[in-house]
Amino acid sequence: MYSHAMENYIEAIWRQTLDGGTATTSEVARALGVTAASTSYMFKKLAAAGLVEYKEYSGVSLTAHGKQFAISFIRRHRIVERFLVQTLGVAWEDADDLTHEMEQAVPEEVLERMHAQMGYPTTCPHGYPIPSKDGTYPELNLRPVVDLTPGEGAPIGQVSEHDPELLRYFARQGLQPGRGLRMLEHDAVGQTYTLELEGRPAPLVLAAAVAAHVRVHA
Amino acid sequence: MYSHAMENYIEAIWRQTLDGGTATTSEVARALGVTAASTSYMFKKLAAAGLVEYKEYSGVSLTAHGKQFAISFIRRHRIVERFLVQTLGVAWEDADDLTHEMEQAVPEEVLERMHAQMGYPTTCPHGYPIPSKDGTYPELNLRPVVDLTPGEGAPIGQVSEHDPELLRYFARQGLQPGRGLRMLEHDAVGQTYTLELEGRPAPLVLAAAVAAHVRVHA
DNA sequence: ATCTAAGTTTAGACAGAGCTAAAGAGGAGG
DNA sequence: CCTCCTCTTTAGCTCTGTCTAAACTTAGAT
Repeated sequence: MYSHAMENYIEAIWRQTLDGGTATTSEVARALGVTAASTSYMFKKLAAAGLVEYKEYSGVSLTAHGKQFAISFIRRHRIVERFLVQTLGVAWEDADDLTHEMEQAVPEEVLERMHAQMGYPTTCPHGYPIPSKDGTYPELNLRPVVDLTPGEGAPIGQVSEHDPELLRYFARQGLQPGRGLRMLEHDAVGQTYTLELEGRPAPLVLAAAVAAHVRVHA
Repeated sequence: MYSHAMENYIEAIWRQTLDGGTATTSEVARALGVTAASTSYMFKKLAAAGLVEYKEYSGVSLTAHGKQFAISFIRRHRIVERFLVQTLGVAWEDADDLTHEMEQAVPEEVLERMHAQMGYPTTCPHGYPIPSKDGTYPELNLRPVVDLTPGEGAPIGQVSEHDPELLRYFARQGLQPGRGLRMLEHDAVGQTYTLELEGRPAPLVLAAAVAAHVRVHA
């Protein structure tokens, strides 16, 4: 029905329009490592297939149909990713890339068995929700860690998943979903947050730009 | 380096030349569900890549190089197949097809982790050997079940893997690698073998044509 | 020894997805 | 209001892997 190439574009568009806007040709091209010309060509194909709304020179947004399609392989991605980490012991920070290599090929039956084998987890290893089979995308009740007031604590809910460098750093610090966290202080001038992290002897000082990639349960 | 299409052709050729001959255009075409013309075109490409010896109108055989290449994804196939059955509980008779759908995409690292997670098994679920990483294809010491003399017993070693119908039948009868087997009698005229099968109350009567797909440990 | 049928190869076309180069839109700064 | 730079699109090409139709081999049957 739809080609692998189309899947990749839809996934990239989905990622880029999470916060509601449109995805531009050049952004998507960069994300996929192709030229803007190729992306423009594909935008037309996707529009013809009814997966995106396309207005020349101003980018694309997913139609309801396109969103369903995207969610179906976000689900696939996150189940496989979790399986690689949880069952096969793949390193947290490498999981996204490895998953991306193999995900399109995993048959539905195998996917469901992976999910079942893990006891139907509801999030990927980085804390992002696994959509349900019927296409529902569960909204998690999370808030930025930087919103914690000093003294306030909460378990880590989610960390940004696409930068292996950053993930490696988080892993080294023990900053992973599920761990308890407490805000100690916020240095507005120095742009750092000092946090108490479960299982870690000394407090953790996080640059504001890095802390922005961490969310805690509300 | 080599495309997925080329992999598929090499795999089909490998299967068809196990017993030493050459693979013909039409056999390979049928196995892959493409036309003879496409296969002929691909034979030339494979020959140019040094993977096969190609003589027009008389088929192809794998070069040493081609054999190495084939073995590398026979390994891949069998590890994934075993993983699907053993760890994910996929039905024995469906494993070959499902594996074929996803195998090309499984990254080396994931493959090795699957293998490790199962404790480095040496055969696929149908009893075929898993080649080692260095490209060695272990020859198992097996013989056709039909060579057993009456009264003689041996554990099942391997059953033909490519016919889901037949596999379903074997599974229903409990005829799977590892099970103990004893030859009771051979009816040459009726073309049947009567076997005692471990875990099965009554003896099993197997048509000669079917028994030909079963091998036991020597 | 020849004919014919089956199997094989060639020729030519097409679809998918990418590229480069060139042309066209749009917006920021003069 | 115009200009220029950046971004986007179009045009035209390439490479894979497939197809159909036609031509050619090979070998078995007469």
